[in-house]
Amino acid sequence: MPATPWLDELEMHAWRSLLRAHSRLMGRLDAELQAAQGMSVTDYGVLVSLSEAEGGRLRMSELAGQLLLSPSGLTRRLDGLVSAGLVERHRCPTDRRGAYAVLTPSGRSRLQSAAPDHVEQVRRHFVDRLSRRQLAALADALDKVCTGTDCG
Amino acid sequence: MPATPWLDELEMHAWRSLLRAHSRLMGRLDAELQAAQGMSVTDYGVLVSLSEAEGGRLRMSELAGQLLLSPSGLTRRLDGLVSAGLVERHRCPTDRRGAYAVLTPSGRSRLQSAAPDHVEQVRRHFVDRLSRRQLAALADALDKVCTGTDCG
DNA sequence: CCCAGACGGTTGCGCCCGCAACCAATACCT
DNA sequence: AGGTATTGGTTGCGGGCGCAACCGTCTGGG
Repeated sequence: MPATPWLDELEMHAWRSLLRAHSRLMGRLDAELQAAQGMSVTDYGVLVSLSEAEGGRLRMSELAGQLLLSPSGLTRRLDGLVSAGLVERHRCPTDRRGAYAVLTPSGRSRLQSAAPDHVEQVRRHFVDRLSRRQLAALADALDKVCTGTDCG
Repeated sequence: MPATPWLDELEMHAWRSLLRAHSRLMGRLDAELQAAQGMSVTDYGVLVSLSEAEGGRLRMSELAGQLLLSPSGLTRRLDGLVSAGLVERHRCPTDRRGAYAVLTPSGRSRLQSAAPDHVEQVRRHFVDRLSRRQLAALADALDKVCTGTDCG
């Protein structure tokens, strides 16, 4: 260990701001979406990923990857959505191990009713507080943080 | 609801990058600090906050605030650190409801042994991937996200 | 002085999530 | 073809965390 230098003021500030911003944002978004729509942000994310996919269906592993969720986490999450009738599981015909998560019509309409609320919340707490330039800088910096190890 | 416009490419990118970066960072830091020091990032945070405080001691509520943790979350977390001998609870003499979390000598040395690892990990995964200018821009943008509601 | 209300911290409970182990099915290798 | 390794997904388990309810203590109004 070649004596890694301590973090200076700026570095520490950036790091702590990231932690704090994430914590606040997620807390608020979760609470508000729960209040307005009775849905968690993660559940919302599942519906969004499916709705963006070809045919409203995605393999479990693919979906887990997009949602930054472990396989087991996704399994449980889908259980809830399935029992709520928003998503169905379909066995993959060409590989009988695999399963598709499929958005139901009910799930799609549920998403359409929740989306405006969520978008408004993201705008209010995040997007609208920053200039276009800042958004671009933020995205650029945060992407750099991910590249190089395994991100896609 | 005055028809909030959908997020465009840039806005969506920034938002998703934030979620992804945080997820990756926390995952890696937690795993690496656990492997190297057998300590969670949250526990590390407790020790840091205490070590930075006057006399190595802080009121529970103050500590919870700094760590972005609920009161109950902090209570449990402290239980672990207390039983590991790294922190002690002291009743506040002037207000017998209150309690101080106090860093023990053992806790301080534990922190000193863990700090280089943690700092190195934060450097490797975050700080060293960004220029000074990017760090400043990041901190500035993320702080704007927090101001206005209740942040300090 | 006493009681209602606020406050600091802890406990009961339930949710979410990741890891390791597991099962079924497929791919590879000879 | 046959046995082994690998893959896709699910389950057992445990940890972390927040919310609501609670307890002891302090405070303010009558």
